[in-house]
Amino acid sequence: MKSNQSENNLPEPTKAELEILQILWEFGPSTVRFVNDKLNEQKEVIYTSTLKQMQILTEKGILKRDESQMKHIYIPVEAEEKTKVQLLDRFVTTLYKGSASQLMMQLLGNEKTSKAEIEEIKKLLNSMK
Amino acid sequence: MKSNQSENNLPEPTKAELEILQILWEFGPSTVRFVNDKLNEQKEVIYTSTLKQMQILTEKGILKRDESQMKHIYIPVEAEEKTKVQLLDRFVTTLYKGSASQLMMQLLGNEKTSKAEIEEIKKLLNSMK
DNA sequence: TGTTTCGTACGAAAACTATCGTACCTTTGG
DNA sequence: CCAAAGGTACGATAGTTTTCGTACGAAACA
Repeated sequence: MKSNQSENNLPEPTKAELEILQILWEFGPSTVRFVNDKLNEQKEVIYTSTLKQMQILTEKGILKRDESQMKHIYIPVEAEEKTKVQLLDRFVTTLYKGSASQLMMQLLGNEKTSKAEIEEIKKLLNSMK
Repeated sequence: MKSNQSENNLPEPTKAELEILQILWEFGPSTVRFVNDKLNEQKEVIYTSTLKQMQILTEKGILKRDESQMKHIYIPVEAEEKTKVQLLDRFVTTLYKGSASQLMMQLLGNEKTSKAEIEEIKKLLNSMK
């Protein structure tokens, strides 16, 4: 078996799992069919593959589901924010030794971060003080 | 759109690969022996496992090596900054649809980001305008 | 009612990642 | 010269993640 994180931390979702989570976050609780259709807008996936993934996510405790209907409805256990914060935290720790400001610097230096984004960030910060 | 990184993008390093990369970033070009010793300060790893990983990293084009000596010297192909920027970019794209300011908000809201860090970030931003 | 359609369950193959043992070569020192 | 120490190469195994085929039940409908 595996190191099941006892306290608060759910196991890190894998890449494929994240794709599914994002759809559920965006559109709310959904059926496998719906999620699979959305996935197929990006790339071809076979229905039962998606189904299996969502079943695994449920086993892992990342999703729960309403089985009261034939078409099960899947729901993320944790809110989008919480999960993202966890992932972000792990990311900062791993790549930046926990230094958020270091990460920031890269974000600001990154050409892909637009002027508008930078303005947005400044506003944000000023509103905080 | 399945951006297979034919141009500039190297394949995403795996977790174990990242650990090795970080040692090379920190200490500069190194032998397998050196990297393995560093790794073993954190956890037990057998020499040939590290060797294999570094060989794989080389195959993938993430590392290159100087074979002119018996003890090969491994060197990251891309600079630390560049690789991190790539990873960060991917992270922002995947989780925040490319919105750096959204990521920022979470960073600032995260209790693990200390007051000092936040001050640091503010200074940074002000010095930019 | 029977057949087609749409759903879930589940095992197993396929693909990737990580670990390790063994073979074999080179250098070093007695 | 020989053995020990320390290198690389590489195949095999283990572990995980992802994909997919098949079985089978429920609903829809001709």
